[in-house]
Amino acid sequence: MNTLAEENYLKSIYHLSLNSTSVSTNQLAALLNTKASSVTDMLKKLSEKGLINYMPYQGVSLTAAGEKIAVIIIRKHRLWEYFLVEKLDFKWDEVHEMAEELEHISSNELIDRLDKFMGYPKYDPHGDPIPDCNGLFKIHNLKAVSSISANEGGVICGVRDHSPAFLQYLEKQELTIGKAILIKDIIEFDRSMILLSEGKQIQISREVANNLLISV
Amino acid sequence: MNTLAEENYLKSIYHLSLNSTSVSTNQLAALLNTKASSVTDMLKKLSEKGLINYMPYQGVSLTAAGEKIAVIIIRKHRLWEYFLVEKLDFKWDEVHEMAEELEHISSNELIDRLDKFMGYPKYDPHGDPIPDCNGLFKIHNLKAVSSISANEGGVICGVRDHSPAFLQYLEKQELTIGKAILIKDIIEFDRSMILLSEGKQIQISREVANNLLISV
DNA sequence: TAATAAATTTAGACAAGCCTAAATTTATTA
DNA sequence: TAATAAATTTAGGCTTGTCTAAATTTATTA
Repeated sequence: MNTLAEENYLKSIYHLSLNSTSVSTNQLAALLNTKASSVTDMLKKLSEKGLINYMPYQGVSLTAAGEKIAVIIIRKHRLWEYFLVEKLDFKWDEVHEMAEELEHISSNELIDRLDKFMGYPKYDPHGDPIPDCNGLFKIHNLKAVSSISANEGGVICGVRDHSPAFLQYLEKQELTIGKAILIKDIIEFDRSMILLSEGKQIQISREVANNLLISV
Repeated sequence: MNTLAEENYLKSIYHLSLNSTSVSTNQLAALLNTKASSVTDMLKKLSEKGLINYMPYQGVSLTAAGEKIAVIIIRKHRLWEYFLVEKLDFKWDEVHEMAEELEHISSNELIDRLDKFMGYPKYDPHGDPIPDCNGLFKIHNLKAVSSISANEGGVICGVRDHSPAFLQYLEKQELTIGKAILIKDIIEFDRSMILLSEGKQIQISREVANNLLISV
């Protein structure tokens, strides 16, 4: 099996790959809170193991084998988050750190049974899709609230920023997964938005609108 | 916090301390599948951290601080085993390795909520007592079946050997936790025993009787 | 109790994964 | 396109936890 550090690198490469075909050393260093030179060391190792495509100075991408491992880790992370929120009553802003540890528990049988125990959930508490036991999942096509126009609306289905601070703010504003919203108005000055949700008006900044995702 | 290796040493010292006041370097090396010299290195480290009492050549014991940590790890181990068996339908011989990983998940809040979720169980699937959130638990006074006489009996409440092979054997013989048994006869030749359990006669070897624990 | 055996510790190495500092490659800009 | 800046890699080192081999201490036994 792979070490904890290797798994975290694969996971990070996977996440960064969603925004660009190739991932740079510095991007990884920033995300993993480490130094570029440490990243280079690990990239060589992962490359030798056949888990990434790596050409010095040219960035990296996952091989099929590497992606498979990354997706399993993400499956574990999201299923544990679901468990913590739905079964142990944690709040959605409290579970990330615990899931970061739990995602490295090696047994796949364990995670498959956990999945069954919870009724095969499709989305985690932040709206992110949970890969099935074969690593398959649909990336549903969400839009940032900031990208839609006045008098349009949709249902909140995800967040771009997963930080506790942002999640706590949304919780307080009752802008949580599943809530329907409508854009009432967009303030020209700072492009902040007035939303209507469950009959209440809520004003959110451009920053918040950028990080709140809806299906339209 | 402590490293994974440190936690495993503390846990091992705790378990070995149940049979003798002082634990030797070689005992630890055997249990931890490592070399005596590696054990010595770690004992110095744990001693400096104030978690063990260590005098070179004289063996070790846990300090109050060390025991506290060890008991929390055992609490985690047993609660996760209970979860795996009661909620995820694993068999009692399948859960040890998974629990060995899960016991190192750091959050105490998580384990306390898991405890609550399961209704504060008192014993794990092998009959071992689960320490409460303060580390308290009763060591119930069990006897090996081999230590009792013909026409005496009791209820199966634990095992001394936790190996899958032994547990699978007991499962097949239906000699599981909670079953009442009575000693019908003891064969003088090899001191094997004829048990009566739920109307059925079962013959077990001395070896098995030594590792099967009952409350009388 | 002296000699031997067993247990334990010390010394010196090694791999993983990280670091800093220096060198190299690629990108940018005058 | 030459010079500079940014990104990346290389070189050499550190810590943790392990190892083997040698030295030391404790236990056993003749």
